[in-house]
Amino acid sequence: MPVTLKELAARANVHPSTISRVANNDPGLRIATATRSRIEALLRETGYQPNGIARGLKMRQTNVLAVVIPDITNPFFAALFRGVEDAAAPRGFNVLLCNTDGLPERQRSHLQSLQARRVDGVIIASSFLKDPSVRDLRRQKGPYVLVNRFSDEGEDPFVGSDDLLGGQLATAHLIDLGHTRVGHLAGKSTVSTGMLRRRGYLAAHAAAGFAADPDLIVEAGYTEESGTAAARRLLSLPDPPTAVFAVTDMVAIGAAEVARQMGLRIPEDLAIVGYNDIPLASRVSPGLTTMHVPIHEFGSVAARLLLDQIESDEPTRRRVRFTPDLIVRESTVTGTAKSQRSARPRVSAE
Amino acid sequence: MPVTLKELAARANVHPSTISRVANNDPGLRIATATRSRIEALLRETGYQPNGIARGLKMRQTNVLAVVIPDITNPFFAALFRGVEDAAAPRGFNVLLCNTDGLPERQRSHLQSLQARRVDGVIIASSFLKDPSVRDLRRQKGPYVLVNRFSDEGEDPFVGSDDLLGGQLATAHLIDLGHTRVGHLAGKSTVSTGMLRRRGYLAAHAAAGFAADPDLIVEAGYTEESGTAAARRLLSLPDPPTAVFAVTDMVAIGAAEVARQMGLRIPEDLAIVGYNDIPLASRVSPGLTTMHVPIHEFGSVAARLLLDQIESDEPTRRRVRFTPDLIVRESTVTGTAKSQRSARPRVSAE
DNA sequence: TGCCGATGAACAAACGATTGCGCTAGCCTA
DNA sequence: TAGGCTAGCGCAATCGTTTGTTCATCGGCA
Repeated sequence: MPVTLKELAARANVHPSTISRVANNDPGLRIATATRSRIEALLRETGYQPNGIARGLKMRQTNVLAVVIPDITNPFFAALFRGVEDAAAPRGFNVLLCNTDGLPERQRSHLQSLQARRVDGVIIASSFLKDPSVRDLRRQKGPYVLVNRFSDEGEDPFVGSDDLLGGQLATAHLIDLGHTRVGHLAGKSTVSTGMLRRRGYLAAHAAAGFAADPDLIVEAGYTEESGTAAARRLLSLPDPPTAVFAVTDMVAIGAAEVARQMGLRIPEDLAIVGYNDIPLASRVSPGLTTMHVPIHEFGSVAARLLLDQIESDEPTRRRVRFTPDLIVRESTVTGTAKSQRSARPRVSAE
Repeated sequence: MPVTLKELAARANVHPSTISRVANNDPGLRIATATRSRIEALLRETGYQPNGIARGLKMRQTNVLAVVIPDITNPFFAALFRGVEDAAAPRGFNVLLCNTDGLPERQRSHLQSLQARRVDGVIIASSFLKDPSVRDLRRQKGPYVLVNRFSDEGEDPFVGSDDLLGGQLATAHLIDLGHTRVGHLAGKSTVSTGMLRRRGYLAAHAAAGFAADPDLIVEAGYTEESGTAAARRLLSLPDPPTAVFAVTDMVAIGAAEVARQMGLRIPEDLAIVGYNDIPLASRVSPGLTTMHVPIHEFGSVAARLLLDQIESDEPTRRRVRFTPDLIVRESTVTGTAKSQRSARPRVSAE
């Protein structure tokens, strides 16, 4: 058992409160230099560390953040988490990680447990458009930030990308390349990213002056496996697409795998665009054309938003939306000119 | 602010302790059914959740585990973490994640902060062979488990693979293929995996009846970048190797990248073997031959070891070592026969 | 000498829960 | 009618900190 204030007090022949003030460097503290140095020596000697639990109880602050995501083995969320921790650690916060596997039930139970633990703030990257647990969060008015996906009317503090624009740019790229039958491996319509990127896909068609074939939109979810399944359906169509925009890189990679199995050449027989620009995107072969978003920053900005709320003790409604950039690789054009990524990321905040 | 026992007690006209007993379903509790149902109604109505901080203070248990790793964006550690959480969550534990980036200093400060927080147990996958912070851990005698890497004489509870054997099998595979100049992109000799896999590399040479060329061993660390740097040195040698055993898959992938850049064909000009069989290994092209280890199980077994210590309140010295299996893919042989992975993982425990 | 203002440190009340023990009625029995 | 048993709760200590307040002592000054 680590040493307590009371024990130290006994050894130094002073009251525990005195030790506490010395340890915390209480500014308005008047104390005899002899006593002070005696206590300081004792502190050093024992390596005293205040009991965080007791302190948390008294101070009503745990210095713990929580990150709720679908699955940390997805590189997107791993990078996101690093962003959070890199911003939180210097400010003295530790971070709890909760995986939901996309199950609302697990999200609910995690959030409940986090609330019981009295974590100081929660970052959620697994929210749905209509999400009861986000509503609970809103009511409890403990600090929280939504990342990547938003919920409902979008009145929550949020960090993410402009998914509508992103979907549009990705699709427009394919149309610009001459493709007239562009498929979409869509996200779930119950998730903001799925809904918006799909809407962007449609908008790009409208802008190009022709309608998208509804048969070419297949809901794929967000895992690689769901990507392969959906791609199989899409590519088995009587009149299959010559290009496809996938809602995420993982889905795109799954689709590429299926295309390969079906003997399709990429990009000659099938061009593919993903979304997020995860590290893996540049490493697969052929390199994956995708929409770049600053994943690590998603996390660090969200953490800062959260920490500012905690420190100022007033809720925020800030919404930060990054503008995604098209990165062209070999999955859409052969012998790629290097990426077209613009020099500096653009941000819009409200 | 969430509701407290005292408030509920006031509303139900009973003492807080009575509420507590009802909420906790105290077995030996004698209570009038009228009172009980009145309280239970109140509990449901308010959705009372005991304050975890206060409870933690009283019970001397936080129900929090911590995982300390170099970097969660490395797929190996992401899978490991999932193993931990999947085992911990059902038993009511949340998990803190701490990234050290391989810096002893950050590891120290993380462990210190975890100790102050009074987490119930720590899982470390970032330990060094001589590691002061592991020694601190040993002294404090709070429950902990080392994963993947062990430390010192290896007297700590541990879960990992038989790295000596793994290094030997990986290297023997290359020698069996006829390679006589086999390089090694080694881990740090300050880390158990680095030391043992290197020793296995040497043992395989000895078993084959010839000595390894010391020039062909280059220390590479554990990241992809360090892998590319080391591979560049190794492949620029006057008399470069025709095959290489890399200490991890990430390093192997870095090496493959370099080989490609240098115009070497894999496996014809350079055969490569990695270690760990991360998901990425089967997705890169050519597929990476590697030593399979049950990463997810590393995490879940470690968590179980930890939780058992916590619940039984007595330290363990158990050491679980899994036997690695060679998975042959295209990075060592062309037109690969499917993987040679044995049906069931083998384990040795002490 | 007597009073006042610093100075240095102790006191005690929280924070919110858990738990061994004690206390009060009511009923039964002798 | 007194004594005892038991059901049904309340009491209070405790976990380890933090922090506003009080208290004692001492020197200085009139």
